[in-house]
Parts: sequence; C-alpha cells; structure tokens
Amino acid sequence: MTKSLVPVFAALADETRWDILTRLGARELSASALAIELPVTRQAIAKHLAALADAGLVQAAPSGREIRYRAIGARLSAVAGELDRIGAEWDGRLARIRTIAERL
Amino acid sequence: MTKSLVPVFAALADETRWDILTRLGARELSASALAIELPVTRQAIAKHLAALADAGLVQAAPSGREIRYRAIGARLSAVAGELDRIGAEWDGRLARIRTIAERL
DNA sequence: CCGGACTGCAACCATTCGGTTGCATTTGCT
DNA sequence: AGCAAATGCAACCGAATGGTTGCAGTCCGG
Repeated sequence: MTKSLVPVFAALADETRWDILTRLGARELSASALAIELPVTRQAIAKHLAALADAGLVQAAPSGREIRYRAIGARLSAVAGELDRIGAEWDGRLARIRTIAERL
Repeated sequence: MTKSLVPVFAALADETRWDILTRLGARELSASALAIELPVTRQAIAKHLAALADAGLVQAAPSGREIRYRAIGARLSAVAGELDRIGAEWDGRLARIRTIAERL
C-alpha cells in the first residue's frame, strides 16, 4: 500500500482551497454560495471542489437543483496519521545511526 | 498563530521531493550524492533541497567541502498534529450541526 | 409552463514550476 | 601548488495550474 499521498498534498497546497475547506468545515455550502463569499469566480471554485473531492477531502451532497459540499475531517486525520508515522520513523532511524556512530 | 501550513504542503506535493525526503530520512546525503541515485540533475535537486529547507523539513549540515542534509521528522509530526486537530474540529462541528438538525 | 437559479463544459491566458544547460566559485586532497 | 570534486547562480524551456469569460444544459417554483 502506501499510496502516494502526493495528490492530497497537492490539493492542500493552495490558499484558496484552504479557504474553501475551512468554510466547508463549518457548514455545508454549494459552489455558488462559496462564490459569493470568496473573491473568485464560481467556475474557479468548481474546479477547486473537484480537486478536493478527488483527494477525498470533500464530499458532494446533491440536494434538489443545488449540490452542497462538506469537508471530511476524517480524511485529514487519516493523512495526519500517516505523516506522524513517517516522521517518527525518520527520527528513529537517524537516532539509531547516531547511537551506532557514538559507539565507535 | 496557525501560520499558513500551505508552504509545507507545497513542498510535500511533489514526487521527486518525497523521493529525496525518504532517502534523507534513512541517511544523511549531499546534493551530489542524491543526484547519483535520482534520475534528475544535481541543480534540480539543489532547488528541491532549498524548498524543503524553507519548509523546515530538511536541515543542512556543512561538512568540509560538501553539505549533507537530513530529514526532520519532528517537523513532519508537528504538521501532522495540526492536521489532526483541524480534522477533528471539522467533524466535531458537522456532528454538532447534525445533532441540532435531528432535534427539530 | 416558463423564467431564473444552479451546474457543467470548453477555450483561452498569465504565471508558476520542475527541469536542463552552462559557467563561475569555493575547497579539499595529494 | 594544482587538479578534481562540490556548491552556487542565472538564463531558458515546456508543462501544469489557478483563473477568467462565454455558453449550453438542467431543474425547481410561481
């Protein structure tokens, strides 16, 4: 496993996308609704939502003629878990090497 | 606080950079040494290292005429912590809203 | 049933970005 | 001292990316 993670970070590596995410973390909103609050076009937001949905960070909820989105915190936490694991592994290995070096 | 995080994700949003990071997580290496193992130029790697150092994910250790780098796992874990916190917050709020909605 | 609100698709534009080549500079080792 | 190895800087290139405008399609409400 260990499937890339990179696409997720790519999705998170944009200020506008974070703006969208934090709002969706507070309440469900449609693309048009977001377009009113943000300084960009609705189409731009639609693209961002597609990217976020692709990364599993957001979920679409069709409701009548509009589509509301909500942020998936669990996804973010899962990524956090992987990151923490990797970080610990790095520090662990380097510490082990240092120990060996000091023994010489 | 809550300073952007975005630059860090930008640094992590590249496959080559992860390749570099994982190798530096195993052992310290110089830019030239990395250039031998990876399918890109040394200059490209130098740029990546600069970006990673900027994000605090890597630390330079000058040693004679070469500069060895090592991955900073603690930094990654710190970011993981922030992410987890945010994710939990999102799910918390949405759950609270759902509870209120069901009470109607 | 028809008009307005919302979404979807496509072309296009400017900027950023990953990567390369080329050259200058520093620094260690014999 | 002098050569080889390592880094640094700069210009340049193609592809990806965030954003826009414009238009076609869909779907609820009076």
